[in-house]
Amino acid sequence: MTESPPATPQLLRRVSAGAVLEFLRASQAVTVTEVMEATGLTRATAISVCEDLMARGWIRELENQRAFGGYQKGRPARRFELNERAGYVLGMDVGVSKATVVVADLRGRTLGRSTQAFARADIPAEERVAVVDRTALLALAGSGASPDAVLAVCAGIAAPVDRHGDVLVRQHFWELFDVGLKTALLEMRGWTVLLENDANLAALGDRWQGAAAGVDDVVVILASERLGAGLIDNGRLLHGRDGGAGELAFLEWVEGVGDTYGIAFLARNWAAEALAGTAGTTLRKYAADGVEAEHVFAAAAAGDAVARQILDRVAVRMARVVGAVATLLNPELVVIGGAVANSADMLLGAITERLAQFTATPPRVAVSPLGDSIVTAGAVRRALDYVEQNSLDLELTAAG
Amino acid sequence: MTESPPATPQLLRRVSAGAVLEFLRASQAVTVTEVMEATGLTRATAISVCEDLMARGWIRELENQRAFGGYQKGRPARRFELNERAGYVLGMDVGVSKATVVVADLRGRTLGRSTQAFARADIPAEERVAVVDRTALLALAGSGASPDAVLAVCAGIAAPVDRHGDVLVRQHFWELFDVGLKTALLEMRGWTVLLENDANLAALGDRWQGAAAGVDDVVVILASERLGAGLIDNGRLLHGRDGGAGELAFLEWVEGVGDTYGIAFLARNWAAEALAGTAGTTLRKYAADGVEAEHVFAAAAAGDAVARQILDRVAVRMARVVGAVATLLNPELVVIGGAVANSADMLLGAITERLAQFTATPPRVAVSPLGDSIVTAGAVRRALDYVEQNSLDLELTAAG
DNA sequence: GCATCTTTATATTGATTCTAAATTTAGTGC
DNA sequence: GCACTAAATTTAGAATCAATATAAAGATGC
Repeated sequence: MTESPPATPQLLRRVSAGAVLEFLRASQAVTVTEVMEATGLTRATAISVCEDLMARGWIRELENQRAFGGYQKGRPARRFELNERAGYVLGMDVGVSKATVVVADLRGRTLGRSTQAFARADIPAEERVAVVDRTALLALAGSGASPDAVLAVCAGIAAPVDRHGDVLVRQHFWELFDVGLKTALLEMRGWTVLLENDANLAALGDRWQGAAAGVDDVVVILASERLGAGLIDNGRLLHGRDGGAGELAFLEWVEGVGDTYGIAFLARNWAAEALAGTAGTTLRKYAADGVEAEHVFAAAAAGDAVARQILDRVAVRMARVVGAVATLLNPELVVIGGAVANSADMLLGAITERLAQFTATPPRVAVSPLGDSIVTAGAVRRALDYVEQNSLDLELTAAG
Repeated sequence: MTESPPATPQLLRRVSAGAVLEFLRASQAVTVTEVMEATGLTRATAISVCEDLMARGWIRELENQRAFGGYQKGRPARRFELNERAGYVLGMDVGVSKATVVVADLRGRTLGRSTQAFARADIPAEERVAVVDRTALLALAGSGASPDAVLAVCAGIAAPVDRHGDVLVRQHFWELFDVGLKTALLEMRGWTVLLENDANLAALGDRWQGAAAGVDDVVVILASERLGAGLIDNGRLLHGRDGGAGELAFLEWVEGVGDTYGIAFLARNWAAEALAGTAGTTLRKYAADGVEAEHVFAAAAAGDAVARQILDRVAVRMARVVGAVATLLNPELVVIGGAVANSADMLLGAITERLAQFTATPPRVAVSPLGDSIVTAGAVRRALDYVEQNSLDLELTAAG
């Protein structure tokens, strides 16, 4: 299937180098002996591969640091480590009203971050692209990284993106933006841009640094204003035919509502409904400016009965969604993430309790600790994945 | 992650041999020149690899058949082809009341088939295993294949099976059967047994030889008595944590019913309901012995209003299920399969029509042409996949 | 201070596998 | 029989890795 290059002897070097690099990525400073043990290569080969990788800029040699392992005898070992500044990746979260760009090194450590608002929600695609570009340059400048050293960019948007990174289901809003962003950043900066759905990135992000670390079968629900899910089975993201996998509208279709509202949205609206009535509630003091979701959470925490009732309704709704997804996909864990995640902690108990009503295979439920940086985290992870898979084909610019 | 063998020069031969074998599997008799073009190898290497494979029994050389390509000049080419009788695979469908075993050659051609009923539904696991074993030997005898030449066995059962082939969610019924079957067939016959959920196998089967041929994102619903789905995204089966992926009970949980009934079941039961009333219907003539699903289909085809109404209800229910799955997974195609598939053709139009009510991303809907051999087809496919992935590690017995 | 020990580094040799180019072989057509 | 053609075989050369032997670098002990 994959038009793999014919098995030439050079392929061996590639395989060896790939194995060594993978090991180096998972370790700190290592000796050649450790490389040998990890990869099964001979000392001679291991050294040769390390020197290759060093010449190409991916790894660097440390000054003799005997004390490292605590072992003191014998000839001191050379130590190699990943050159995490060999290049950088950008993780982007491009929303309707603003764009956030994170700069990370090859170990995924965040070096800089910048957020810029769009002037209006309906600015043309090219202007939107220009803002994103400017945000990226700002973030880079703040991290002392050269734009030339960017190896990959991943951008998350709130639209279906298929597994090749194309927006197929033509959404009016993102219609021109997707190709525009890709071509503009490639032409102007020489950057490879990977597009991906934001909920999918949330899933990658949380599996990387969040509640789902190390879990292979997990669903991450981005749950603030709208609901969207990133589905992971056996460690792989599901996309479906057009990138539409993870839509959660089925409940509403079944019930005849027709859209998918998130936790913050529901809390706010149901609070407004309650205030239209005569119920006595501490929420009334916010009525003038409009009740926000966080007010409802705060009031509930303080014991307000109406607020508690609202959160209960939200919990039931979430339990329904989680239950349906759990039945169909049988994940080990369902994570609730997004800006609302900090407050959503309060809902966990109620959701878990009710889950058994809606599925025979209830998963663990958790709230992501990543908050609203869950999407950029996933974008960084996705860009790193790309770099790691293509390291041996990428040329590093001298610039660090 | 995968503890790959260290990159020794022998690895190259493995890669080359794998590429050649893969090409041979997809072709009929081929010349070395064709192998060269397909794999990118040199003539010398291609010949060497072919002779290796021939010595190991996987391929055979044809007598000089110049006329093959219609080209007449030059030195006649040697021709090689897959030795499809180098070994055999067994595909099993083990149900509650009977077991079916199919024998296939390495091209997947069915050579023999046998079905044996279990004496009672509740016989102990070991007896059940013994019946399966006997069925397998019968099928083998009928195909002139030696039990020693069986390279892999795949058995489908109606219980969740995780991606490692284990039954984790302890179902009383299959509890002892799964390990029992594996160890018994390994010890008595030396066969490697892969266990898999029947709906998952249906998905593999239909994607191989059915309506979903070549479709990478597809859901196959086994829909006769109970509903169960095999989910495929990007050509890969989903299992979930414990093999529970593909359960369709969520609708019932939402609606508070609590189980997942298939097309035949619903048709039969709703017919019984109708007969309890006074409606005039041609179904009444079957009332004494109990109305079967096929009667309802026949009556509807003949114009009976009550029967049509029943099928309409069934269609709505199926549309709901298909719609929900389509929303969450966004497949290109949903296939309805199983014993009921022949009749289900009648429902296609009604389901498709109503689909838009239940999803914004309606997939194509089709009925599988494989009928009730959809599970064994998938089992054969799964066993072949195993053999193809492990060819170079398998020793062929001399026996053809 | 010097021999000894431990661990690492380097060099040599040999095996496997591939490519590339030259040569041989087995047919066809006149 | 002779030229032509395409395939097969042979030969030479390069890349890569394993295995072994040898050298180096430092610590330890007397």
